[in-house]
Amino acid sequence: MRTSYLDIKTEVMTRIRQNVWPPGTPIPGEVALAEEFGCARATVNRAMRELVQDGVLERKRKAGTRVRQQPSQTAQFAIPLTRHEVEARGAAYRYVLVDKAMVPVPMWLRAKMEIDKAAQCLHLRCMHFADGVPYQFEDRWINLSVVPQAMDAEFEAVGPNEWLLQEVPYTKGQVDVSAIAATDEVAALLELEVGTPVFLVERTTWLDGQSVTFARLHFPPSYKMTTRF
Amino acid sequence: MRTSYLDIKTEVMTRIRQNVWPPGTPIPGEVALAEEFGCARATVNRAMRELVQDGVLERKRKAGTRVRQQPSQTAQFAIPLTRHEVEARGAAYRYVLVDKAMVPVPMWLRAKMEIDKAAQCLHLRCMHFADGVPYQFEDRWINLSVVPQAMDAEFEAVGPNEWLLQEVPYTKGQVDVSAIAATDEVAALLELEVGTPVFLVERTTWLDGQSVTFARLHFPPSYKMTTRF
DNA sequence: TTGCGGATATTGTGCACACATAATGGGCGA
DNA sequence: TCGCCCATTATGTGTGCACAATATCCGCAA
Repeated sequence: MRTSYLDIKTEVMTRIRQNVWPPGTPIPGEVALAEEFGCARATVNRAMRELVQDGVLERKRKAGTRVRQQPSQTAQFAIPLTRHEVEARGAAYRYVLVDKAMVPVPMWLRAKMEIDKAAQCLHLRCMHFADGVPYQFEDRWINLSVVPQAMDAEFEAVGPNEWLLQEVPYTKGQVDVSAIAATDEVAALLELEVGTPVFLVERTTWLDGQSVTFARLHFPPSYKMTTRF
Repeated sequence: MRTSYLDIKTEVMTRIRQNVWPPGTPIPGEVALAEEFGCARATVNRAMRELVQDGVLERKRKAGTRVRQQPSQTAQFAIPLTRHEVEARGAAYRYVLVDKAMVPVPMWLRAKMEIDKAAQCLHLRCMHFADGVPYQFEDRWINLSVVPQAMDAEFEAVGPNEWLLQEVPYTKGQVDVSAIAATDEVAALLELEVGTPVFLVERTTWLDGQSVTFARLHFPPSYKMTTRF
């Protein structure tokens, strides 16, 4: 069989792991590797490109390729639609709109979403249940100047998360996860004691420099966000 | 200029976003697209491969290429070395080994690490400080049958996380993040009230089917794990 | 010594071609 | 009618080539 880009990837990984090429080492150029492995440069190139993507190597034109100093420890978490997440557990999903209001944008949100005073936001509070047990409390603001059609949406049957995914594209965003103590409101909705730890996911999404929506997703302490690598 | 694979990626993304190709749609084959864009099939292929990697498309041999039903929402979080994380904030980093003991493996850990009763583990408890303020409490077990050299390590100056990264490769792992209430021990070490929310990162790493280490990283509630996408 | 600029090495990308691989769907036989 | 087999067709991958882009390095001049 001819040499595959996969063979090259594994061989390079092996050399790195066995400290033949310690972190920071410049590794041979594509031409040299192609010769060593007896394959075309394009094949080496593909292996190298993927290893960069995997966070193992760094490349610069002319400067060459090096082993990254600290193998970038990253974990890619899936952020599924709440409904799918619940249904995947074999639980019955229920969605309830708790509150919907058009409100002036509060101060702290203006900073987060980088919008001005005049902008109007739709403020939604929703609950997601799994087999009748509170699963997630969603506290969401939608920027009406970017998504005017949200004004006409009911959000009675379909949650804003699902609705937005279908309706509005986004170009970039930010996700923060943290642990907070349940406030009165959160505790009541999630049926917890006030002060109980709550897992909080905060997400802001943008479309071409304008913020589309900001959401706070609160989960009871049984919740775990998991990923394998 | 000739058509770049990037041009193709953006054009495909545009068509998907403008609902020319709604989710689930089979999109034209590589040959057809190459003809449309006036470029080689290899160029289309690269664009397609990257779009699969981006979670936008699904491909199967013979079956063709389709737009994914729900654009897989994922967020890639960096899990840096604690020391770097602290130093990146411009804070002074301090590490303290609280406790080190060779212990028989507790029941619950045997399940998590999938090791048997006979195996010995090194149990470490460590604190990481940022400018003298508790930043992270690290509760770690190291499988001595996989990493026997850990027995001789001091862990007085260098934390186990940093030590392991340099010493032992791993092939796969799992990360769970959640919110829990501070136990007596955790509260004392992080200088919090008992019951305060704590952000918990649990990580297990494996080397060729054997568990290397299991760690519980506890952060005070001010901590946020952040990522942009 | 310092600063500038161009030669040069290295990666980045595109193309045309060939063959491999897999799964679908239709034809054919029992 | 049902089930098996294989042709067809789409993607997967490798090769050899060409040219582009860019950072580095070295030499030369001020």
